[in-house]
Amino acid sequence: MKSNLDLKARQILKSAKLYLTAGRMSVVQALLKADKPLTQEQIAGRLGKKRFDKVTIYRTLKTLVKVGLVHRAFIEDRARHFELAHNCSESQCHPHFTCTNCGRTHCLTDMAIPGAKKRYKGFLIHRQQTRFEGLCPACA
Amino acid sequence: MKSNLDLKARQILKSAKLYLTAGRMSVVQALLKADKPLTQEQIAGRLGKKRFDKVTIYRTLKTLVKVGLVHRAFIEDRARHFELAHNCSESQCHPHFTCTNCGRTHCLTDMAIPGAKKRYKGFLIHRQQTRFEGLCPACA
DNA sequence: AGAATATTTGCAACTTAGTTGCAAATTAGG
DNA sequence: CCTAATTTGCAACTAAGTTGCAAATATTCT
Ligand SMILES: [Zn+2]
Ligand SMILES: [Zn+2]
Ligand SMILES: [Zn+2]
Ligand SMILES: [Zn+2]
Repeated sequence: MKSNLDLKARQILKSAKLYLTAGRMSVVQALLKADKPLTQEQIAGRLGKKRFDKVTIYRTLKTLVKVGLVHRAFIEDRARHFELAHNCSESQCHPHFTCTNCGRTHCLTDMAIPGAKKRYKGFLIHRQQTRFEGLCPACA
Repeated sequence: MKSNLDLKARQILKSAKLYLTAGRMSVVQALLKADKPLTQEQIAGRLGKKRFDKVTIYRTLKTLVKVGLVHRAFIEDRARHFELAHNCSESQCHPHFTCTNCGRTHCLTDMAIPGAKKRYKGFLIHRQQTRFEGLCPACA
């Protein structure tokens, strides 16, 4: 019996014509379940009994970013954070909020940000990302 | 004969009541001259004959960030990038543009971005940063 | 289903970015 | 110029991410 999560992950990988492997399935499922951007280490920690080498996870993430299924979130932290792109519009990711007190980061998935112009002084703008700092509800 | 740059750097450090040291002067001057965010390594490479340990540069940057003179820019790159905060408003940095073709990053110092609300679902927003991806004038 | 081909995986070793502790050197202030 | 406070350089270290390569697995073709 395949779970809904399993089917979704399968579909996501197939949609990008990627080899369907156990490692990729697990990484995508971890990202599907997450409500915020995760690092390699966090993903590894959410794989249950399944274990994959960190190299595999890094390479999977790189592949998923390349085909546009995953976006990198910019967070005040040494490690890179990744999340599925399904909440993002073509030209803009949802914004992220990092609390300067507790350090936690939240996705403001339904906050509307006015998009910038597509052209600005010779620059051709394809994507836009916004980051907030301040106090989260728990710390305010 | 003290240069204008020297005076500016001196003034910046004094304004924050920081010890005026050769290392800090050099770092601030490098940032003053730069037209884009720099990494520790780039700063070190722009110090001329003067040499300071990378630890000193990292610590100087950390100090300058803490007192608000320097901001960290979020760039698709493994290393942290820093720039002087003098072009930023209280609540918002100028946006940065990274070219997906050549990889270079530019400051869009005079591009106006509409500021987000100060409050959103319990979040208290203090600062906002925007990042663009696309093609720079040279690559478009 | 089985063979041929293309792609991915794990391992070990490595690189790069950034941090820590501590003694010596430098700075500010009187 | 003396003293106390702060910063610096060094060496050693941690953490994040990358590389090459042989073995394993996935897809395609018959
Ligand atoms: Zn996104
Ligand atoms: Zn908080
Ligand atoms: Zn998010
Ligand atoms: Zn800038």
